[in-house]
Amino acid sequence: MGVTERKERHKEDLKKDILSAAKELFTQKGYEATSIRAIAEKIEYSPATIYLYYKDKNEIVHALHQDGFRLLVSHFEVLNTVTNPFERLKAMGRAYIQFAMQNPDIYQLLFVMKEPLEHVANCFEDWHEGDRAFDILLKTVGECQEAGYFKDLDKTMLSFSIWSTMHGMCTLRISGHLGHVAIARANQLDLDHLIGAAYETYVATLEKLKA
Amino acid sequence: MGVTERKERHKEDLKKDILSAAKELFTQKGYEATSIRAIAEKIEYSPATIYLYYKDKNEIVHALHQDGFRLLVSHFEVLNTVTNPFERLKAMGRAYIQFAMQNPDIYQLLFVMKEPLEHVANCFEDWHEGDRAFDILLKTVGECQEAGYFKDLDKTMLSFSIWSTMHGMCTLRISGHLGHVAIARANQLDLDHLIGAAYETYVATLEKLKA
DNA sequence: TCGGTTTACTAAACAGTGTTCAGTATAATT
DNA sequence: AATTATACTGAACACTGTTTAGTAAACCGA
Repeated sequence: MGVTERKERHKEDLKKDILSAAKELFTQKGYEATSIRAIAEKIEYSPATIYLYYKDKNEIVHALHQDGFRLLVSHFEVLNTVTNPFERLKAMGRAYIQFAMQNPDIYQLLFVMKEPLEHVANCFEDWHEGDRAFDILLKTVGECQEAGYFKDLDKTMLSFSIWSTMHGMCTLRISGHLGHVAIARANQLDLDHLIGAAYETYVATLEKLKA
Repeated sequence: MGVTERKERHKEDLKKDILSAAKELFTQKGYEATSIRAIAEKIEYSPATIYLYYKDKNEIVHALHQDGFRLLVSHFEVLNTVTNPFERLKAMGRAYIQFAMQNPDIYQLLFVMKEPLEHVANCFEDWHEGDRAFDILLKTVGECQEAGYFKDLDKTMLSFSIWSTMHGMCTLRISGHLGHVAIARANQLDLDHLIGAAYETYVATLEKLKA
């Protein structure tokens, strides 16, 4: 009796449909502006149906959260081909910024919003992907130290510092705060180029930390 | 006729009362959780009355926005007594972090939320205080360069980079994302101390950039 | 094939949000 | 005293996330 199987498959499809509809609306209109009713209308079901597949709105954003991390980590993993650790570190920074610029709403989902994080806190498990991403950074910084960079600096603290710089650039750009200060200051209308220039300046400071 | 004057004064008082009620609720519960109805109840007026004094909720957060910036700039201005520019830069960083840790909701109001920024965009004017804060950083970085630091680096780009690092640390701390990664990694339960340690590591990298 | 049970879904409601508007007392002016 | 302006509000509108009671349809043992 393949009937129950087919139904099971249909249910999983619907669960995925909800997610992709949510993702589309979310990246279009942002989290706050995406309502359960709008998601329901997109998949042509009643709003109440969504609650048969997801506990609440947070569980939906949490599911997207995991997808987003997998995407980010996949951006990092291609860089394993770069053998020089400092070159790899530089490439990781660029990949991070590129990811944030190309998926600003997903970026905010991963690193700005508190809601999916609170959901994780209740689960105890999860957030593994996020840890993996930080581990990759940590490992790369360690390899840089073996290559003579960042002497006498704590690996973990420096990794936090580097992550903070990347995160700060991305969020200031996405939130629009960079634009307000930049327009008057830099003769740079394209903010993405401005970010790139600021990043290169930061890389230049790191480059000078070779023993 | 002092009657109209007294009434005018009363109106301005009420406008300030709305603001302080909003500020209190906002710093207690955060932006989203603070409703116009709650503000109205606190000042013992009808919700509709608030709209006689402020166009909408954004105008209220914008008013708090200005207050917040004045507070931050005042934290910076005491540091004018520090003559050594690099010492002053270091103190500014500490003051920035301290401000963010002590007033996390105001910090988010100033540098994370989009809403007050959009209100500024329509005003064309304003955001002066924010510019002033960045100018102070810019000036200090310039003086550091005159003292032999940060040779061959663009002053504006380096200032963006430094601001990003500070902002990144503060937002990762406030949003709770730092905590998730830190708990497993660093044997540091007190996240504010962790931020301090990460900041000192960052300062150490800057310190090495002296010609 | 009938009758009972399970499944998948939904309409309607609840409590909350920001915001608007017609209406009402009170105060000021003519 | 009549009129106008001021300050304020109750009630509504259109939303939001979420819950619950109820309904068709499919399934299944007799």
